[in-house]
Amino acid sequence: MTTRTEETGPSGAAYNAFLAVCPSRMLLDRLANKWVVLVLCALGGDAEKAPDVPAAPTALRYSELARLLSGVSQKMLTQTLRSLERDGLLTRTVVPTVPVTVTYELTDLGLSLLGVVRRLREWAQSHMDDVLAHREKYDARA
Amino acid sequence: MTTRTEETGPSGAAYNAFLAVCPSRMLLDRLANKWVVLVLCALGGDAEKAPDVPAAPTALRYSELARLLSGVSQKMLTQTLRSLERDGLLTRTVVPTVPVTVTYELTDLGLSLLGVVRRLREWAQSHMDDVLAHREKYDARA
DNA sequence: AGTGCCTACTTCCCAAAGGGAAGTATCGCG
DNA sequence: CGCGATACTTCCCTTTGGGAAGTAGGCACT
Repeated sequence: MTTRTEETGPSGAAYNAFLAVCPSRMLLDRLANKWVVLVLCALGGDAEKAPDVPAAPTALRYSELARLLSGVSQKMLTQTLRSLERDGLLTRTVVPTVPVTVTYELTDLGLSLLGVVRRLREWAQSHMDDVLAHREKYDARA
Repeated sequence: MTTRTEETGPSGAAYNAFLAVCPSRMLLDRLANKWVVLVLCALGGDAEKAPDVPAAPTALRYSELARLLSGVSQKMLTQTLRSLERDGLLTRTVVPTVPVTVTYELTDLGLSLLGVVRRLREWAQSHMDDVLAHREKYDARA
């Protein structure tokens, strides 16, 4: 039974990520990504903060992002930032300083997604011990 | 297997997914994945439901999952289910029916993650139009 | 004038992951 | 004894991701 009353048109809420052909499936594939989550969290101010200080969104330079997201290659960082800019989740601003600097900042759309991905990262961190315990049991049994 | 060090602190919030070496980084990489999100949502009852019916978690068979997640290969489905089982997010139950059937069901841990990834899928679907609009503007400019 | 340095990319190359299709194992039935 | 059904598993090839090196462009120093 097909639950869509209308095709995946631009105005309806008929998008369904379970369908391979739906645009939201491709969007989900983009967003459900390690670097996307970390870039958004970094621009959300989640990195390098004191435990008691609530995270506040902040603009960051390319080099700052590269430093915060340890292990990211320049290629992937650029690629991730470009796709997020294209999708309207962040803005890219070139500042004509001495050596040119570029800053990235979340848009309102990006901020609304931040609320979601932030929880994903927090979940991973707060449930890490549970997961590790399960893995040990699983690996011991097998 | 032996990596439960005190440096990351099993009880504290010392895990930090921004660090490449932190276990939670690897966990985030696993969870921030198209198929993980869709499997969890499917087992959460989000697929093929009428719009007014609230989603309720449900056990699903392998073949049911394969049908709901259109486009998934058997290989990736099996791989995703195995890793989620290993991490304690779902249970795998072999039912010795005529041809053997296997059912998958979310654990409490999986249910707590469902609350997060469900919002990710919902975000992708509900903001699809915004994203598409931004893409058109971006592509027209470039 | 030229050399070097800084930031922010871009390109090249290779290894790893993902996808498609076909093969395997097990069981009961006719 | 072969058939069909379910749930994988394996093989092979394409795509993606990562590491390292190269590019652009402007200023500063000698």
